[in-house]
Amino acid sequence: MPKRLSRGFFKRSVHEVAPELIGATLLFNGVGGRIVELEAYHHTDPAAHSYNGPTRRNAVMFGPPGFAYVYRSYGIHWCLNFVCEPEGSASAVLLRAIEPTVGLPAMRRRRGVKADRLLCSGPGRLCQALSITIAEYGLALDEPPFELFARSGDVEVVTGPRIGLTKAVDYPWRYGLKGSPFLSKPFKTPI
DNA sequence: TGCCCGATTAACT
DNA sequence: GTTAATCGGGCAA
Repeated sequence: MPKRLSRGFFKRSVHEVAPELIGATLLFNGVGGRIVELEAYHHTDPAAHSYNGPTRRNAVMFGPPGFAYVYRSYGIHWCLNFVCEPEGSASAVLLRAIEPTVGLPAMRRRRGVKADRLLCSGPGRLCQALSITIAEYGLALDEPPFELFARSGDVEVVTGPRIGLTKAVDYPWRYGLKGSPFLSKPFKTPI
């Protein structure tokens, strides 16, 4: 039986939490799968929403770790983050892709795509597949409707530059499961 | 108040 | 390869 993750799991640096979450299982209302891609954001990071201090949108990032930060991206999509570190440090990991394993019919219906590879391969797609919106803003990650389970076996984690940024583009703060076909984009392979 | 731009996606040429 | 969809934050005036 996999170990359930409590909110204390997030009371550490994003760079400790992110690699440990690769291969973990996320369920929302019993639908979801295995986390294969994440990005880290930190309050000293010019690309982070928390960089310029608290606003109504990012307020939960300045609170205790282990809660959901949801925001609207490009006016269209929802994106889900897990708040990390001791309270007030305003850092979080962005869920970028999961491998869908539980509740595939519901995810296919919500996404309306033919290929299962496209169900959750991207931050906006993932939220559409799990039906996560601003209504989930600030919810605890260790209480229903969220469920988080630690990974069972060993995994190979790869890192690289984050996607879609114009600031701090060279920070290698993107974490992924090596070789997963469910990544939003492939990681650059070493020469 | 007005304007620009973004942690994106899908549908184009 | 390019572009439209669409809205909240940040900053200038």
